[in-house]
Amino acid sequence: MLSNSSKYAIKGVLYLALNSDEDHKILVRDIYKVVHVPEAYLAKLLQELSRHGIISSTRGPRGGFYLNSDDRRRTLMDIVKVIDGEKRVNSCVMGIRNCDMNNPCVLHKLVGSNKTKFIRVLENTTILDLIEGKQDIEEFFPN
Amino acid sequence: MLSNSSKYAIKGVLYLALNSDEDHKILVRDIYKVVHVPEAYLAKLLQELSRHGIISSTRGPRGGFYLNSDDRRRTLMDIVKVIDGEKRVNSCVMGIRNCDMNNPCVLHKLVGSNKTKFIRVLENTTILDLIEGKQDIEEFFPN
DNA sequence: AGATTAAAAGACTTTTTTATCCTTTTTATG
DNA sequence: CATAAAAAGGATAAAAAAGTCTTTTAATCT
Repeated sequence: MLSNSSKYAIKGVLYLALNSDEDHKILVRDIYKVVHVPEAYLAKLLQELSRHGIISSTRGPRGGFYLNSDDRRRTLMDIVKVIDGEKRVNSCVMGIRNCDMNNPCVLHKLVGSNKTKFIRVLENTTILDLIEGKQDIEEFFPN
Repeated sequence: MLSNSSKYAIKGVLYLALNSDEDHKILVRDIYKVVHVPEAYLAKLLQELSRHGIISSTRGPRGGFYLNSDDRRRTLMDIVKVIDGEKRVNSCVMGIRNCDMNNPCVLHKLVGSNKTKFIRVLENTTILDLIEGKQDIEEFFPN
């Protein structure tokens, strides 16, 4: 449903939401330990997000990754779509072709409504929503 | 959340539920096309389930896979646990160690209740529940 | 301008998942 | 008892996902 990569990416973005802005950019080197994601891999994921305009970055000295105010209004689904692709998220619980709400398989009826709700959460929750009232990264990533 | 293998296995078991009993056993050869799963792979999965006592099988002429009445009372979770292992299903949405209902990360609060419901469906739905009132495999696996 | 710093890009490796093939064992039945 | 049918098991291959490394490009600061 959600790949590890997507989870990693979300963690990274949440870190940026809590710690960065236009004139306080963040190096991958300073994130990866906190969110428990391999450095080079996290770099790749953030680059991918940046390339798709979900987060921001600049190169060179004093550069790094950061979120501007538009970035903060991105939803979790925006991230997931870039990392996992649209197909994966929308695919039938049972992986059945041509199975959707109109032509549902039996499992779909059982599990489908949960999945739909899950997707709706991803679509309706922005980064900003998530960090509201939080200032400690530990609240997101205990242990 | 659910591997392809688990989905395959569930499909196979549903086919058995609709078409087999103690004295009408089924060959993998006769299932795989209907449920759109590679023959040898489906065989492997059903063998695994049989080995764990989730479904039944006998070798030799007139042998094959089948469900007895106990098998029919198995839940979807029984299948998933054998194929994916317990860990995968119960792992935190965010893959965070030591994150659970008692010590939840922020994503957990958002998405966690959906996931919990999903797990509860898997745990509470038996094969028998699923096929109730159905007699056509196409209703499960359209297309 | 030159050196340095940091992301961007891409090639490469490893691991996991999915899938296939071939041999062995079991069992029903003629 | 021989034979054929079927699952069981083991070994291997292919594909996808996860992870690493190296080079290139861009920004900044002497």
